[in-house]
Amino acid sequence: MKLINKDTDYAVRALMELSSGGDSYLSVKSISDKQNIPYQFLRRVIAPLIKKGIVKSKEGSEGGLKLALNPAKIKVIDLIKIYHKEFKMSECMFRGKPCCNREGCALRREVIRIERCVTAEFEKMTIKTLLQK
Amino acid sequence: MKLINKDTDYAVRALMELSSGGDSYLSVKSISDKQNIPYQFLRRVIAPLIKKGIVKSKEGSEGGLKLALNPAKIKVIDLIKIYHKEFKMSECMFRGKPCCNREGCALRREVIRIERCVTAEFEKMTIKTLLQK
DNA sequence: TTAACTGATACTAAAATAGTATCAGTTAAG
DNA sequence: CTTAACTGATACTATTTTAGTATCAGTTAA
Ligand code: FES
Ligand code: FES
Repeated sequence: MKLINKDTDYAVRALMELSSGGDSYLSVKSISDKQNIPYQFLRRVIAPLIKKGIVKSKEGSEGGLKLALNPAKIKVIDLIKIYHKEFKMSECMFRGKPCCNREGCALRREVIRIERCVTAEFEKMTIKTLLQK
Repeated sequence: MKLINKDTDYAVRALMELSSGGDSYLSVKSISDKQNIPYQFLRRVIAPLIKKGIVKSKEGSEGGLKLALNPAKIKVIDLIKIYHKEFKMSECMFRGKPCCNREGCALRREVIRIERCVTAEFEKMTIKTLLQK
């Protein structure tokens, strides 16, 4: 019943690191060293953040990354959505097909309710709120 | 971010079926037919329920299953724990080893908080409450 | 005796997860 | 104008989890 996978974990940690980096560019290498994250893995994790406009990158020597958004604008829910293809808990998908029991499934109704609560929590959670604690 | 896997799904549906079966024994075959659950899969799912004393079985012809407990005593949280080896969301285990970042991880603290809430919900949820809705 | 059952495993296939490797292009500095 | 330090983009592998199947043995009622 894992809510967070390594991709999300590493992304959050990298973004927290970038938040403390001010306006200068930090290389992926330096982040991976500081946070003990496998370098190639971290590069792959960061790629979608650049595409989505959460992180800005500068190529070449002396290049690197910096935040494109204020840490208060970077929601954990958005990160989770990036790294879990099937995000919703209540879709009840198995092998790409929806569970045959969906209409009228009592368990599903309850899972939907719980999901709304969990989603709301991750919606409130940002890189900024994580840094504050 | 799936909370419920097929094992738990099938177990809940089978237990709901058994609840409506009164005091007579229902065969796994009849449950699998009614609920559209693969027969062999269902047998494997039910095995631990028998061992844990949630379901009573009778061998031989005319044998089958019936509930060993009142539906109000069968908590969904217990079922989830049976079928997810690593139940806790916040343990942050990867490949059997705990995440190296656990002490002081801001994200983990928050996941622990959310987990408590989700667990409490599944604690309240029983076969009886599911049947009522 | 036999058909309808459960008990217990062992097996397979597909997907998700975690991690690695490689080749290409860009840029700043010497 | 070359080279070292970077990012961009994929393609690959290994492990674990999830879903589902197959099989053999034992039990019981008719
Ligand atoms: S809809 Fe799939 S378990 Fe209920
Ligand atoms: S402890 Fe593993 S992500 Fe925080």
